[in-house]
Amino acid sequence: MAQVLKDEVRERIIVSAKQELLKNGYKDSSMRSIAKGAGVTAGNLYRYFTSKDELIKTIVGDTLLRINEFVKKNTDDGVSLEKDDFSWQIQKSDLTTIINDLGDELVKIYYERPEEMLILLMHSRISAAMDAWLTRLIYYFISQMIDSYETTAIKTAVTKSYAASIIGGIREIFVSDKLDQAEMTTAVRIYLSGFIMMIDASAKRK
Amino acid sequence: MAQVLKDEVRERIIVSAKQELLKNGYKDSSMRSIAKGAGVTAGNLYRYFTSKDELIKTIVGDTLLRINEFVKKNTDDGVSLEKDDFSWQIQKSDLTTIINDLGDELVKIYYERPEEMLILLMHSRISAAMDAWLTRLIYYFISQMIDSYETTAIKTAVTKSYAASIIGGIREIFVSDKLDQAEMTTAVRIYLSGFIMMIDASAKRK
Amino acid sequence: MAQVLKDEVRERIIVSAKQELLKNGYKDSSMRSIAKGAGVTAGNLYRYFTSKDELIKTIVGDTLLRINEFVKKNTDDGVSLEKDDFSWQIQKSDLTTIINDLGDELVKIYYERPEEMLILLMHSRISAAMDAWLTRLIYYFISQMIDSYETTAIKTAVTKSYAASIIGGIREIFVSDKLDQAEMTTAVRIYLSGFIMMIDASAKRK
Amino acid sequence: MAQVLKDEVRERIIVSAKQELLKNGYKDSSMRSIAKGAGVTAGNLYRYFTSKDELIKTIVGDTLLRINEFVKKNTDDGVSLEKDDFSWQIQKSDLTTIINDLGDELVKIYYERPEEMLILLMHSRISAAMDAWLTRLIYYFISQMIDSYETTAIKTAVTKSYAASIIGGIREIFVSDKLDQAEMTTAVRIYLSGFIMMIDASAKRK
DNA sequence: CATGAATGAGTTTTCATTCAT
DNA sequence: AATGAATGAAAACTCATTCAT
Repeated sequence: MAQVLKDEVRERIIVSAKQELLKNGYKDSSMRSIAKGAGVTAGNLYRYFTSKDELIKTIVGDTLLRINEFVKKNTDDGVSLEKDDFSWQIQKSDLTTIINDLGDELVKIYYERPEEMLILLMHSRISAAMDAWLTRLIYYFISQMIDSYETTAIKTAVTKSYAASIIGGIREIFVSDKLDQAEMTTAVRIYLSGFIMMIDASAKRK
Repeated sequence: MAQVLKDEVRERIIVSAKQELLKNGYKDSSMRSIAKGAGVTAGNLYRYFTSKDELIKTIVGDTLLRINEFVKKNTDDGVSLEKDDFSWQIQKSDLTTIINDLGDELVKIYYERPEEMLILLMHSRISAAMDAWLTRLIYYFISQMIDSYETTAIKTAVTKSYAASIIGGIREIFVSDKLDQAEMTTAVRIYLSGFIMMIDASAKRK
Repeated sequence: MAQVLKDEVRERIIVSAKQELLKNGYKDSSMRSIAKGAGVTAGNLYRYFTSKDELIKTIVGDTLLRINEFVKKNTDDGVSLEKDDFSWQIQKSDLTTIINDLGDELVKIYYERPEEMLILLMHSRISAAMDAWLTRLIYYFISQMIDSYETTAIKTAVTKSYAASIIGGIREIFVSDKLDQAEMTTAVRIYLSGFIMMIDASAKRK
Repeated sequence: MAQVLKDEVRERIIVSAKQELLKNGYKDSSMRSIAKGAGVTAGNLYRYFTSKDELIKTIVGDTLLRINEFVKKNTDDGVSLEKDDFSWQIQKSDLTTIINDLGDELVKIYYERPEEMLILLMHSRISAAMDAWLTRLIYYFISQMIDSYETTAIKTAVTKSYAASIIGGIREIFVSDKLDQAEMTTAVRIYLSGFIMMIDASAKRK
């Protein structure tokens, strides 16, 4: 029984937790119902995950790491989840490439671990750090491209706004379950290229 | 006086609930603390609102109505909150005007009822119906402009994605408390005009 | 119902808690059983005391304060529960008076609030601070009187030992429920005077 | 080998349990962590000890026996753990010798099995019977020496009080880990001789 | 002899809601 | 119209103990 069963149960718990999280979100997913969904007693669940938090982090952790690694690699270690300030300078000409690569990578990750990715994107409160980081990262990408706006406040607001948009939009694409991987890649590319144009146009305004 | 008093208390409850909701979200806002913030007992609160759900719907309802009315007016009653299918045809040439008007209107509503608007946008789970509707509405606007994509699935996905983006982005602008109304109007216009260009460009792709 | 009942219930909870604590100690006293003993639901108990800790502190708090005040008054504010180091110098000749006064006061407090006092003395873990403080205080008293021992280590050990003894012994006197207040006062005096002699004798050794 | 292995494991469990008990006390020592500390699974632990209670009694049992044997030997079998009433008469002149011998013996036992002794003294709740017995024993020693007090109640109370003091005090000496065996013997002697004087003086009062 | 998975009753605490007054 | 006491079900988590293997 020992080893095999354990892994199986662990897997069942994770599967059940994913379902719960996707359906109800963090706060409305109870350890009891997750356990029940996994055919396990609540007490036993704690043999596998020592807390609700750990369970969620386990589910989402690898995916988070993957994203972080990609970002690090593509920014010469100038940008990362662990750092608070980014030392990386991007060339205007590289933006399209990088953003497209990011899009491709995200789709790839999504296709490997769709639920994890969605949980990550939907319940961003789960790891507020990652949320802040992603926003800041995209914010960084975007702010490089914009030099003139009516006021700094406006610039900041619009830039942040685009950043939030992008995350929300990508999530939305992932949610649409009718796309195969190739289509999804295309959709994300179209979506992101739109943003590049938009930012470009915005930058040239006034 | 009885009536007057009642209305005043009702108002205080709503004010308190708004604060709580904005600060803590739905699940973490307790009826007790809402009541306390209103200088009312929890028991008494239930004389004004029969449940937590009703309270939230009350708060957000008017704003929802306002948006709906604007939309109806600007689509010759072809689009509305109540209908499931939209019978309205928009001309490509009108899109800029309409979207800009929508942006202006949203800012106006936001400035009249900032909390309600933010609650509406942030805690969309509160009334999933309204969420779906707003998405569908913008989706409708956008999908009018796009005629060719690799596949219908892609078209649907990207369009939905833009719709979600727009909501997310506008929310983000509203959240930045450093803008006065004029600046906010500008920011939203810039933001939305970016989207028009984006959609336009996307439509011409392939 | 309002005010009267509330106070009565509160009282019932405290009474029940005292019984539980005296019988089972802190760890084995459950909020459930305390509530049950008070004829109250566990949920309702939390309307009166926001946590197990607060409940215990409420029970024991006043008594703790009383002791602290007495000590402060009798040491010219040189010794107190709040301070970590004592700035107070005691005269050898005053020791008897002070220790006797302390004994009298403790008996007085015990007779006002016997359960609280016992809970304080028996379950010292409840307020480890107070435990450390009392030990330190008595330790301070005693160490003033002893100047020569084989080694410092021995001196320290024996002094601490006396301090612990005194607390344990007084507790034991309090526990014997057959004494009236006058008898108890006498018993404590006899007990404490024994210690004074003992310390004196110990100090003169070698 | 089977037997050997078993004994070794048994020993490891006991060692681990001792550590836990000394650090955390009875209630906060979990069977799981005791097992873990012994490099054993919780399940297997139950093959060696059928319950938490039995485990603790096993740990403390030998030491208890040792004390009992010493006491029996020194009281001509008049006092023992098993008896409820003591038939032994002690001569005033022998008290010093006996108490000193008791002190020496306790130190000796402590140095042979320090943890067991401390557990015995600290967590007296573990075996309330032994607690009562030790108190009664010392109580017996002491009560022999005291013939006149205000009332019998006072006499009983003070005597019990001294008994409890002695146990508490000796525990305190044992806890101070800075003493070697010789020093500890001295400390205990000083401590106990103080008590003899005290009791003597008390006896002469009034 | 040993494992470690599983249980079940326990713990403290929170909260929407009801109800007697 | 209002109070505030009370409920009951739920939450996360712990732990002694059992049992199939």
